[in-house]
Amino acid sequence: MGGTTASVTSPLTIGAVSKRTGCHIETIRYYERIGILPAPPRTEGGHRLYGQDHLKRLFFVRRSRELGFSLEEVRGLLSLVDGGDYTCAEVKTFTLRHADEVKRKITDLRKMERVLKDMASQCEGGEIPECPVIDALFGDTH
Amino acid sequence: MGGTTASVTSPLTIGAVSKRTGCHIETIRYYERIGILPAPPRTEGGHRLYGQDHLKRLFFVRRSRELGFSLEEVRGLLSLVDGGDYTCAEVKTFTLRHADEVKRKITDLRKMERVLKDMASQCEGGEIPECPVIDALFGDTH
DNA sequence: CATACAATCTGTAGTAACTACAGAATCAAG
DNA sequence: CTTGATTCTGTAGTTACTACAGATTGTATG
Repeated sequence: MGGTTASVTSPLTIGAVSKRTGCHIETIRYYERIGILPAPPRTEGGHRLYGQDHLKRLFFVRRSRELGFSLEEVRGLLSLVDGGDYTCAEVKTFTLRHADEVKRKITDLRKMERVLKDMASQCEGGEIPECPVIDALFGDTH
Repeated sequence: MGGTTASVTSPLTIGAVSKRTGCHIETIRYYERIGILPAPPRTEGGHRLYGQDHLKRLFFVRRSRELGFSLEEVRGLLSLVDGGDYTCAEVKTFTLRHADEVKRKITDLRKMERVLKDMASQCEGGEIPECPVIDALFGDTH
């Protein structure tokens, strides 16, 4: 990407990173402590300074958590990114299993989305619909 | 109260419910304690006996948690089902906001699905792709 | 330069959502 | 009635944060 002007994106303080990612400052430090986020360089006085890569990684972790993946699953995904020494077969197995799980999530979220929208639109009429939400979502065999 | 209800399916023990829903027995009892799952009838000796409604509700809770919703959010959804005394406007606001969140989740999960599948298929060739997974998923501004 | 005041530091403790026992009681089969 | 599997209550541990406390650093201003 062609970076115009001399601004090579100056490093960010933990507070700035917190604001941009939506992660609490304490959470960012927590992720560093447990090895999810690499330790960034520091100022003379010991304050952390983050780059774009940290920012992206944090975005990814936060969103993955919001999508219902455990930190261990996130660790797994990140280790693919970090190029852990896996065989191709291992990578394939992992990614496919994960993709399958993701697909199931999408399916159920779609159901949920439709039911919620239906409820909202039925509400237009002025009365609370007698909504069998649970049935609509998960009444059938799973 | 009153006469015997013609219940088609016989009641389930907590162990059976656990197996069918994938929830640990302890989690089921925990949900009862915090008011997510209503207390079921008991045997003479005090063992819990569950019906189909409990089963569905548990399925819903478990899946919602896996999809990244907090117990408080689940509580909110359930209170719609339970017919809490909300105005129609409140229901509409809640469901629409939630539907929006769900939509965003679907979007990001689709991205994730595609990247994972790409990785798996690239792996077919025999070498681990140098995957910019994070970039593909969340490299852009959010 | 001094100084005030916000931001960050480390470390510990609390919360949310489970999860894992321990020891006693109950249930189901033989 | 005995025996072994389940379930019971209650407490303690785990995961993934989240919230201080008290000291230190960064920075804007006189």
